Amino acid sequence: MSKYPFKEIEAKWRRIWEERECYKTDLNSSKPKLYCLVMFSYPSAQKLHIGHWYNYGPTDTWARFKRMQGYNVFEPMGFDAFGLPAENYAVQRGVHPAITTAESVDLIREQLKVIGAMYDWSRDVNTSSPDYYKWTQWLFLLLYKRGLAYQKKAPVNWCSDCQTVLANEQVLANGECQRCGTLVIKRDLKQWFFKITEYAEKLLEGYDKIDWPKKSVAQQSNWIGRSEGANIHFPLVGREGYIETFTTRADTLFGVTHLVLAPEHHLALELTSSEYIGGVEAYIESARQTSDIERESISREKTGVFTGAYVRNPLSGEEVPVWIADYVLSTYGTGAVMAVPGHDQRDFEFARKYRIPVKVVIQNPENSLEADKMTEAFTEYGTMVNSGEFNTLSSQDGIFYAADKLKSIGQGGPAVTYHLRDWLISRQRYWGAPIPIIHCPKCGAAPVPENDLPVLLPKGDIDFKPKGKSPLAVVDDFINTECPECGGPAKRDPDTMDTFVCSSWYYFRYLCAHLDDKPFDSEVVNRWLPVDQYVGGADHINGHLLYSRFITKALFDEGLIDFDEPFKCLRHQGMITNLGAKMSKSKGNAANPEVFIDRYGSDVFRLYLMFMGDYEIGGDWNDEGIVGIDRFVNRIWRLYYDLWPLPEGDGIIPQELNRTLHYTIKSMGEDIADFSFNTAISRSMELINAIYGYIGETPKSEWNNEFLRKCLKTIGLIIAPLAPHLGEELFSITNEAEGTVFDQKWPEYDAGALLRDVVEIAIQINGRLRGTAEVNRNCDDNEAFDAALNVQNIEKHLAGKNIVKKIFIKDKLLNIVAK
RNA sequence: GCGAAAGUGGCGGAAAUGGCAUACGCGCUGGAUUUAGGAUCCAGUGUCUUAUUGACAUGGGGGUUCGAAUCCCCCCUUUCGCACCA
Repeated sequence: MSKYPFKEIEAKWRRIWEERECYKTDLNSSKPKLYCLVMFSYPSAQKLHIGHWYNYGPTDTWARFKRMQGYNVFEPMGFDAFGLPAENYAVQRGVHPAITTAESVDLIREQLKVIGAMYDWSRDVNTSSPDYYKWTQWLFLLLYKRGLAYQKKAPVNWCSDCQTVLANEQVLANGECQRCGTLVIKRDLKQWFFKITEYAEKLLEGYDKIDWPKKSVAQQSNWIGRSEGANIHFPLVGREGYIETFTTRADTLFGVTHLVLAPEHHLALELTSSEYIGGVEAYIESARQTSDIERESISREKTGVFTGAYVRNPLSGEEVPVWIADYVLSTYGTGAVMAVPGHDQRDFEFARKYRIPVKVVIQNPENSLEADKMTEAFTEYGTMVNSGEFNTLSSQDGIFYAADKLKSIGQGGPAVTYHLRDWLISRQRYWGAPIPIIHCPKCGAAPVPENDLPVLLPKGDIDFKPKGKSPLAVVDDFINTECPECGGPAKRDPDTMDTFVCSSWYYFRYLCAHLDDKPFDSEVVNRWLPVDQYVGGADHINGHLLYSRFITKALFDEGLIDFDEPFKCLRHQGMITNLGAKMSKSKGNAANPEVFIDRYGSDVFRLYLMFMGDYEIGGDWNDEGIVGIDRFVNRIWRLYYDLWPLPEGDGIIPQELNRTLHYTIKSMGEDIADFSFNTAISRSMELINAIYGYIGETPKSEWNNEFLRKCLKTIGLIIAPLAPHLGEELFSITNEAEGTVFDQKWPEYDAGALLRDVVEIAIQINGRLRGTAEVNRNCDDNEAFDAALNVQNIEKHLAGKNIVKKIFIKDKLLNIVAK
């Protein structure tokens, strides 16, 4: 009895793959290209966890399968080495992040190799290396040049524990910091932004060109949040100027009874009359102190203050008061809303609380509304009333006509607004790519000339711990420099870039990892991009995946590339939980891959992850099931160990086993291509079971050795993408040919072999299964009916009944309807 | 609150287009082999039943159909997004 010696065999093949450079991709090969990408790893923690394995192992299986189908597959890997996770880890250990990151990268590279994936290590990238971040800075300058990078003072998410600003995506739904759980507050800082909002429309249009999960597209397009409506100007009473509002319901304009500004609105203080100034100032200050999550909590009662100012309704001419309330967001639309309490629930609540009148201007056709008796706003469409020339129009028409009218009188007009905000990229942190901008007292912000890149992150003895401002601000050698325009003394921007900037273009760099005079070669990336298959977590939809699309579109508009979507086809791996809960180091419930790899090997671990269930759903980790995969691998191994080499000699081809063989080739190919790894493995188990069945029940002297030899050779090929080390070993046992199994062709199946001469069909009476019958393939309904009558149970069920009709599905079923 | 997806044995899960529900694996039961344990092999394993029989079973209830896990309606549960976006 021989156990599969996975330790020696797996180590042996990894060594050979490396020695023979099996996975070094020739980017100029004439074979069809296939770029298979997984989201690269953060070297923040020291160890790969099950989530990494689950992302990387099965994707590699898919890539290997594609290689066997004749594609020139490029499967790179690298390290997203800058950023908060890496820096926090360094802070925690009290060691310089450059050191901890280098250590982690080396460690993780070794662990990644254990997966046995086809990573082309000759092209890995590390975003924290100057060779890389030089080009991240170049990218910043490109956006700056195109007017897509700008600086503004803005209220930002501030974590008082991490002492840094956070992007919206780094704030959890409950208002806590993603990293440390501290409640995030608002603070005004001068920050760099990328103008992603300028690409909102193009980002929405691009979905036509890409094959992404429907859900992800929906989620991302909701995040972009296109909203059609109108901008409406309300002239100020008693002074120059107007307040601009955005609304989707211009049809309700005659129902406006007040205006509400966000506390951060630029006119908030300016237009407040002196008798109200104290209250308004206090209100604005308290709004500033309130966290976003509290402000945006829907259950919170609305508050606000009157400013003493009035504006005039551009259509009705009515004067209405201007209020300030923190339920209005400064970052959406124009930061001011026209309040229509009769037809907007939020305005209704606000009006009732502060005794502001409610007006009905949209009549409910089913149930006539009276302002005094309303208990909630009527927000549906209806017929316009009390609206001057617009009376009797439907809401839908009114929205259009009112906007049109406003445009013609120069008081606004149709407008589109997006939920998407500009991308805040400044970080008051050390471990990131320095922003290549020099601030000169005379010339203002000046870009660092491209020749001077990279702006190196100073090393040496730097206090990189977070202190509320950028650690670089106090590094004299770094911060003090000359203005590139006037030559006078100037200071560098002390902030570093959000790591999402680094990761927004890494898939370009893989293709030109060693190029030192430009970030990438247009000819090469035009040939290799977009990525054919991208696999990574669904949690990146509104972050990394959106940013990457934006950056790609900006590079396209610059004329550097001829495609404007980076990822043609996208899949998300599901999540592996433990006892139903998300695995995390802090909870201490993370299953450790190493234990299982040590005990069963890399292939078994990978197979088990794939076998657990639907790849895109994931599942709950269970230690027990893995033994089944271990048995399976050993059953394969024993088959070779016991049978090979098979003596000469052939005979009758066992039809049923031959059918199973071809069916297995067919369905495994389809399943792997479709990421249905669990069923692919099931099919391979069925084949192994069938072979054991054949050799068990056929006397050895009658074995068709030629056929068995073919079976064993085929198994080596079809198991190879799923269990690469094992596949390689089996191939080397049964084939004299040199070289790797992954340069072999995926076997063809014989469609003729799939057909049985005699098929078993289901016999139903009135839709219920009452038996089965064997008939010749392709037989007609009469023949099937005759066969059915010979089945005892059928006869019994038909006794005393008249046959009304027969439904016959060829080679599948006969349903006899009888009364 | 809004939106989306999903509910199948003791467990993980299979079942293009509606057409033999529970493939494959775990676990469990029995047997073979073994000094024993382990490993391996064989058989069985949805529920009830009068047990080689028959009935009932895909979250619950209705419906369409010769036929429904699959399609339609209502309800329940779970998960995931979004959440004062004007």
